[in-house]
Amino acid sequence: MMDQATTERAAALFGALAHPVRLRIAEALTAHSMTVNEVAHQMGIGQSGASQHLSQLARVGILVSEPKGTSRYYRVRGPRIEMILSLIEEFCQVHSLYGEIDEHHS
Amino acid sequence: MMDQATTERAAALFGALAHPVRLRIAEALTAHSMTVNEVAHQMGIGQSGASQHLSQLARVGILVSEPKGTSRYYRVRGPRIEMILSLIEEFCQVHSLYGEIDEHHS
DNA sequence: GCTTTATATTACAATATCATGATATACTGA
DNA sequence: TCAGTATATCATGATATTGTAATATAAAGC
Repeated sequence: MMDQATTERAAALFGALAHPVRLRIAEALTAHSMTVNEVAHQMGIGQSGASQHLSQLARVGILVSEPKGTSRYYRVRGPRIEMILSLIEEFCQVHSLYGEIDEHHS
Repeated sequence: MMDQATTERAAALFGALAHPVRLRIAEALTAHSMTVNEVAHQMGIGQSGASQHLSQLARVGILVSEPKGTSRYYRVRGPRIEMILSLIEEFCQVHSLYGEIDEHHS
């Protein structure tokens, strides 16, 4: 069982991924790092929004970043986050196939 | 890469877990099923809140439920969700140990 | 120092989520 | 049918999140 601090942290982590754009960003940044502007363009959002989404993902530890010249490159922190994203993707695909049939559990 | 419907679904799934109480509920319901009132008492919240939290978790497929007499028993849907919770717990514990040191990735 | 480029921060209206109390629905047993 | 119990839904005020524009900060080259 998680202690309270870990629970709060985990909830914040889930919260950071609880937005379609941030989820797409996290997914994109597993492949390779990108600058804020690159993310903004790829996601079709403004620079400010991109910066804020990236900042939120980095604050909870999903992303890390390093400056390079006037730019800052963001990428996913490590393999655990990629595993979580894969599991969720799997889960959602199965769930969308079987929908309300409920995997014969109830 | 996830298609748009899957992305939306995954974001909703993360959103359901993005709340300390719901996270504790999900964790508790991996061990054994519970009724709404049992959850309410164990979490120290009201019946209405418990019902709504459980309903949200069930809506996105994290929980399943079955009625029994006048009660309804909720439990976690399957092993994938338990794996996700474990991974997140691990991640958060490592992250809280190393904090801003950033696992030497940047 | 000035200009350009890239990013971060601030401000704020619109929207969504949350907690809580009241009410409604549904099942059980007398 | 009536009373009691369990759950779900509705209503709503408080709080938080989102999207966007404007402004601020910081680095690089001239």
